[in-house]
Amino acid sequence: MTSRLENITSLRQEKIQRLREKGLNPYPNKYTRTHTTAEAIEMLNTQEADETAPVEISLAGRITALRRMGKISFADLLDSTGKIQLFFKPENLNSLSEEQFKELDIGDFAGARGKMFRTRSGEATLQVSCIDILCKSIEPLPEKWHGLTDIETRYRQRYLDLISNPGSKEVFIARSKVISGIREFMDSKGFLEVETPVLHSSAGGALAKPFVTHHYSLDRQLYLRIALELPLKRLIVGGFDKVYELGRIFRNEGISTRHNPEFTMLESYEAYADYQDVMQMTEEMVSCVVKKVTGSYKVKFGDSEIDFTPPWPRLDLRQTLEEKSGIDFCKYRDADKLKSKMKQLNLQFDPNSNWAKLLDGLLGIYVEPHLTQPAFLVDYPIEMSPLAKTKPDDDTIVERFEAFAGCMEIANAFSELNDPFEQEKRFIRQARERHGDDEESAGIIDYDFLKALSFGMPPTGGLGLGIDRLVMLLTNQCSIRDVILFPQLKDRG
RNA sequence: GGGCCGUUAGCUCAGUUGGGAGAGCACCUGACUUUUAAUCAGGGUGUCACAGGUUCGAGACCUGUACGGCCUACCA
Repeated sequence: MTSRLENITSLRQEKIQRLREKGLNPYPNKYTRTHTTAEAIEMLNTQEADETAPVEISLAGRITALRRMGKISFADLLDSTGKIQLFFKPENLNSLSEEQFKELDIGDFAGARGKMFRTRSGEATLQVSCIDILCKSIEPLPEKWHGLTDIETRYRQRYLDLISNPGSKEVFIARSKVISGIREFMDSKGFLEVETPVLHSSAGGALAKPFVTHHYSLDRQLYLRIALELPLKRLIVGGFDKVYELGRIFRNEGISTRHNPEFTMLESYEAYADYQDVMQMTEEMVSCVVKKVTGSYKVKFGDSEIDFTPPWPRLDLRQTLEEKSGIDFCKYRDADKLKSKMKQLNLQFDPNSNWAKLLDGLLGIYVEPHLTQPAFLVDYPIEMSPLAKTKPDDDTIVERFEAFAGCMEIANAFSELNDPFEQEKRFIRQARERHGDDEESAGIIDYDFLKALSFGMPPTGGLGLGIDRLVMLLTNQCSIRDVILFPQLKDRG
């Protein structure tokens, strides 16, 4: 017994056969179009305003609807600029076109030549004199009214999602605009865009489980980068004063609505700047990009409206945490003290956590959920920040900020540590705290980076900004998978 | 890793108390010269995720498995 799908595809294959028998190629190499659908509609508007005679144009795209009604027919043609209606009248079509129109199906790509006019109901329409099948489709498209809603299929066959859900296309257009907006901003500030290796001999610049790979001819273990940080700072050592990279980074950790194993980061480094300068640049850049992409500083996100108008409040981390939780971390300066306080408050925590992790957990519970509106959390304890420079008047606090919006961390930045001895000490302490967990401590200490620092790196302000989360905020998507074209999914059996 | 939910036609979904596998779109046939979710008439194209079990009888109840979603945990 044949399934419906087999039925449809075999019917369409028969159509292909019939076209070939008539000497028509169902998969031609090229089609010359004169206009996009959007341009054609625009042209009709001016044609009507100026009362000029319609001219022949040609369009190309995918047929998304077919309304055959006796002798005349209508179709919708979709290209990347939008949809346009086609109108077919037998007396207008030559015989070759007629043959092809007979075999035309929803889903096919077609080129249509004709003149623009407006139908009785006022829709801009191409009166077709010549139709060419440009690619015969043999599988039926998803249902036209509800679109494709099966989440798994939307991710696994993103092309179907893009064809049948216009909102999905919008998200990725917005994503592209965010990236070009950031590039424009950074370029205009005199930053140089650079590319650094994805394959690292040691996975540094962040503390995350790396993906491990192997280079055969070098017979060496390599890691996919977990941050852009260390190579970029080497470039600051090398005398580039302002550099940035928009790059993919890889973390071998859990997958969730906010985490994908590969994601895109902007990292920038500016010599002679500190974290205050970076903070100012961050709010300027983000608000500028938001305005450029959405047309406004205010965006809707879930149930709330986020206002990116600068300046954003600077919230002292210690003070904010104390306000929200009643805990002054300076009074619980080691892991045991903090654990007993958390026990007292009936908070759950991993008993193996170090002090920094516990504090990070407290921020997640008490502070982050309140940061719907853009804000900077500033001045982190040194234990949480091994690559940041301490404040001039307090060697337990570093000059670091994280930017939040929509209750998500979107940026992390600091005055970069440039003292090679201090950096080495911090690396060692970090590696020691991680001992016992081989996967994570593997390749933490980047001696080559320490070597670079020992030649001298000027005072530098660095920034890391999560592009995917920013796009989530601007497109009102609550899952990172909806802003990544091909998100990582489990294997299918 | 834990909890909850889901898997029925190409797509979107319904299926009541355990008794004939259904609807809309898509598709096929026919009618129709300004439709636009075209309409009208006819046509059902299926491994009810998989494997067991209970039962005279299972899409439905039970057990297990696979896949997926959400939450949670993990996560610089």
